Amino acid sequence: MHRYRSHTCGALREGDIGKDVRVAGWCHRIRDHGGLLFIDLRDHYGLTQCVADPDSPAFKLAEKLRAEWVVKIDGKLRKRPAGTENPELPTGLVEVFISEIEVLGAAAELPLPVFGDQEYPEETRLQYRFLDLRRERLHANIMNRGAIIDSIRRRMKDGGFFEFQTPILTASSPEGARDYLVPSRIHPGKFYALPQAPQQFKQLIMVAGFDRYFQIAPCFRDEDARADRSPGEFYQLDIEMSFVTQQDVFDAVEPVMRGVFEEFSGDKPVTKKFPMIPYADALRKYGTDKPDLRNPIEMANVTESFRGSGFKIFANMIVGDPKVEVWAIPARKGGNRAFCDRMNSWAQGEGQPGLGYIFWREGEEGGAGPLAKNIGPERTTAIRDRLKLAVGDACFFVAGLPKQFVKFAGPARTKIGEELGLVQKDRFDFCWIVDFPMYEWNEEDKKIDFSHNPFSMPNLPVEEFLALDASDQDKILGLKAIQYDIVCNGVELSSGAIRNHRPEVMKKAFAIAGYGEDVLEKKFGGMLRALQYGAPPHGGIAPGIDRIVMLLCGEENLREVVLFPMNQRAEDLLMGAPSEATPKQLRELHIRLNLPQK
RNA sequence: GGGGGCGUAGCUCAGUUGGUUAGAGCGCUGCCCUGUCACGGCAGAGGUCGCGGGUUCGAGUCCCGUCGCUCCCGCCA
Repeated sequence: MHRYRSHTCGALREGDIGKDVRVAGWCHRIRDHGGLLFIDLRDHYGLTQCVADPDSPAFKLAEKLRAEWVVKIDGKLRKRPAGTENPELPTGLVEVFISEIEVLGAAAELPLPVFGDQEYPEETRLQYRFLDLRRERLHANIMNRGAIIDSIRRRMKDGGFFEFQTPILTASSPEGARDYLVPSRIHPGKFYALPQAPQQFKQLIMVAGFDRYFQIAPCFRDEDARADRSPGEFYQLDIEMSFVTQQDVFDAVEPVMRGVFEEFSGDKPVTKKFPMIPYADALRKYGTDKPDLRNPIEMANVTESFRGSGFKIFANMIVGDPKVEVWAIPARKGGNRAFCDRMNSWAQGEGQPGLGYIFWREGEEGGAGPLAKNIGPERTTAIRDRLKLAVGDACFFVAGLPKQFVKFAGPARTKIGEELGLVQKDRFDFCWIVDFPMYEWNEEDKKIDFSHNPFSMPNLPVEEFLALDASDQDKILGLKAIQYDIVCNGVELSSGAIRNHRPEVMKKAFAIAGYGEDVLEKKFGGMLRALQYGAPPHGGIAPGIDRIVMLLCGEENLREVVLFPMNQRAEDLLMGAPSEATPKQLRELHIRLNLPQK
């Protein structure tokens, strides 16, 4: 017999009854009845009940066992007595009658019980991650993650993509997030940077003629964390393709995303054909460039209904500035004062002066609420008809400069949808967001900036783009880039673009943002040179692996789908990272510390 | 860098307008228990109430500061 086990804890069935078996694992739960003692033995594969009575020579030792001790148990497999079967367990018809126990690894008193599904503080969980990972839900999430990544790889390879590895120690990239730096021993005073993404490498792979690239790529960014943004490091499904249009990228990526989600979503429906929503439309309808389409609310511009109306606050704003607009947020089933008032106080809690509303109820089909009285039944009814609202519904209004109030209107739409139960939770609603602006106005520095990354191709014929005059600001700020996002249930899963592969367009693009050729050469010299020796048109995308897994596991925090995550302050509490370096290490790296006073 | 929430037993949490000896469940220790699967019963140990200062006759409770965790804003092309 094998030194440790003849069967795993998930393997034994009725067909094995009568066999002498050997199982090993963790004592999940022990029930000591004095004259009879049960041990639920757990391993990666499942749970098997082992039982001992005073006739067993192992009984005395069994009484000493505690939760999470690792033991090896020998015994005979037998059928459970009639009426004591456990239908919850696949192994629930049988049990091991213990003849011998060997303790392979005792456990100290647990800071975090494995049994049960109680919640524990993040700090404890991270410090004892190995215990936390034994727990059913986290264990399942991690296995699910692996299966999802396997499926993604298979689908990418089936799509004709090939997996490449790119350097981890590379050069600092001047745009974007803060880099993690690694000091060079051989070159005093110089540093490597960890890649924020293999962006330039994957483009170089296209220039090198490889055509269809992908990688489950680690990315490193020294920025502050969020629930859906790991500090330090995360993984992307990095993709790049040559000789493609935007539509080609969509056609390659959409089936992979849909396929993976359909495979792992359980019974939840997945969008059959991802709609394409222009960036500007997304802002107008949903107040965000990452809309949750499970929420059916679409906002509408109702400025004209308030122009010259009796509601002087809005009317005066509209007269005072031609850029002022009034947006309506329809709230089906929200037609009662209690709800409207609650939303109003919520808005005040968000730092808004309030949230104007109209609601329609039996006998007041012309609209109720102070706002309705001010603008009169005619305008009220026009709004109601325009938004296809009825008795029992309400409508909220935000006014001002859209650029400023979308940051409130978007969350208000979300809040209203959730409060009224309009959001259909059990589904995955995808969309493409397209036509992102190429540039934006930087109010602080009074200049034009890239609005996304500088590698995207402007969506304009090359000659026309090259002919742009810097003074033609309106045209420049209205320019779209061939840049796109995938959004699912309000989560931005990825961002991509058709790249700018023409050196002269690249130079022009940087010139518009106020960067001379010297800057371009210094920042992206390698890239620029590569484009000068025959670069194919190419483009790609990079869906976030961790976020995909998070959605598919039904989790709201990335730490639930990462084996060994860092905490919000980018510390690994289990391994103790980051840690101080020894004087010798620092000397070798030519580094002298200059720590902050305190 | 800024804002909100939290911090009480190993763990999860309760703790009334500030008032006697700070409680419960899980876990731990000991005893009882031969069909449990959240086994049950009895007894017990375990607390600088995050830390420092203040108000008060009296502070877990109120105030100020500080530290830690978490969520958010900034940031994340």
